Amino acid sequence: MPHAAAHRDESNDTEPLWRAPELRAADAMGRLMEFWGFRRHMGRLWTVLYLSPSPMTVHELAVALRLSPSAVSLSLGELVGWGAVRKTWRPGERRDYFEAENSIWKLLRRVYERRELNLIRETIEVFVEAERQLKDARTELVGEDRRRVEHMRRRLSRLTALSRAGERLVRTLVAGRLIDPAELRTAEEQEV
Amino acid sequence: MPHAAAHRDESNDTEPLWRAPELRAADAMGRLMEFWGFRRHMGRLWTVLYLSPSPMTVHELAVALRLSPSAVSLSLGELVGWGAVRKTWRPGERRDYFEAENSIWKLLRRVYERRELNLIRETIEVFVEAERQLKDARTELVGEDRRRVEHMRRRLSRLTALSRAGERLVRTLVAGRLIDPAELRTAEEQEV
DNA sequence: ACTTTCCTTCAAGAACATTTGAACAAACTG
DNA sequence: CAGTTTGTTCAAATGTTCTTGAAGGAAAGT
Repeated sequence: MPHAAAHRDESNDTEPLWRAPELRAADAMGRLMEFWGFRRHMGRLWTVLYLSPSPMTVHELAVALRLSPSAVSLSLGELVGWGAVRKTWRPGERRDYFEAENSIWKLLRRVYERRELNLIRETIEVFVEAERQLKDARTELVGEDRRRVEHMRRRLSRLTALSRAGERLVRTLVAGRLIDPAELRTAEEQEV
Repeated sequence: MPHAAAHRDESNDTEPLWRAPELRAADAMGRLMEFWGFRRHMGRLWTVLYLSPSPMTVHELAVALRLSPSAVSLSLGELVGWGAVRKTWRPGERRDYFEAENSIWKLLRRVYERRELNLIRETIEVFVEAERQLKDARTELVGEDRRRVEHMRRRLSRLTALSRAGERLVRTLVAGRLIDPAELRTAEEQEV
C-alpha cells in the first residue's frame, strides 16, 4: 500500500470541533508574537501546545496549523532555544513530543533579559562612542560649528541618559519589582 | 549650465566633522526603532532632527543620511503622523522645514496608546470569541473530547486574564503611575 | 544488516517589503 | 504666465525573508 501515510491523513479530515477556535486563538497570539519581533509561527505553535492537554508531535502540529513539517521543525527549534517549548518522550515511543512552557511570566522575563536588555546595552554603547567622537571633534572647531557640535553632544547625552533609564526599568521588570515610569520622564528633563 | 544642482551637491562633499558620529547614533536608534516595529529610517531621521539645533529640509536630511528624497519624504510623513516630527516654516522661505518632537516620553506614551493598546484589545477580543466557540462545542461532546475541550477553555481563559493584566499594565504606564509586574505573575496563577 | 519512521537541514522558488527614479503637484519668482 | 524649486506619489526593480519539497540522518524495530 504505497500511500498509507497519506491516506491516514486524508481519511482524518473530519476536523475536531475545537480546531476552529484553536486556530483563531493561535493566529491572534501569532500576530502578537510577530509584533514582538518573533516569527509568527512561533506564537502559533506555542499556543497550540499551551492549549493542548498533552504533548504533541511535529506531525500533529503540522496538521493543526496546516504547515509543512519542516516549517514546524524550524520554528519549534527556535522555541526550544528560548525555553518556550520542551522536548519530551513517551516511554515506549520513539518519536519526539513537545510541550509548552506554561509560565508566561517566566518566558517574558527570559526574553527581556536575553534580548531587549542586550539591545539597549548595545545602543547605549554606540551613543557613548558617538558622544566621545563629538567631544574630539569639538576641540578642532570654532564659532558656529563648535556651538553646533556642543548642542549635538548635549542632546546625545540626553539620549544616553534616557536609554540608561530604560535599561534600569527593564531590569526592574525582570526582577519583578515595582516600576516607576516617572524615571523615564525625568531622565530627559535633567540638564547635562 | 545643465548640472548646476548636481554640481552644488558634489562640490559640498567635504563632510562636516560631526557627520560620522551623527550617523552612528542615528543608525543605532534606527535599529532600536526597527526592533520596535517601525521603519528603520524613521528612527534615523528622527535622530538627525533631534540632534540638529535647527529644523531641516528634506534635501538636507537626504544628504545627511544618504537617502533619496523620496525615501526621506515617505518616512518623514509617517513620523509626522505619529507626532514625532513637526513641519515648520521660515518666514520668507517657501520650502518646508522639519523639526523633532523633543519629548520622548510624550512619544512613547502616544505609541503605546495608539498601537500597543489596540493590539492587545484586539487580541483579547479574539481570545474571548474563541472561548465562546469552545463553550458551544462543549455541549455537543462527551467523554474524552469533552474533557479535552474543557481543558482548552481553562487555558484560554488564563490567556485572556493575562492579556487583560497586560492591558492594565500598559494603561498604567501611559498614565505614568507605578507599575507592579507582580500582577502579571499572579494573573496566570489564579484558577478559573 | 535492512527497513521504516520520524525529524532536521538545505537550496530553490515564492511572497513580501524597501528603495528608487520619474512623473506629478504645489508654491513661489521673475 | 512661464519657469524653478521643492515635496509627494507611484510603479518598477531590487533585496530580503518565508515556505516548501527533497535529501540526509538518527533511532527503533524486523
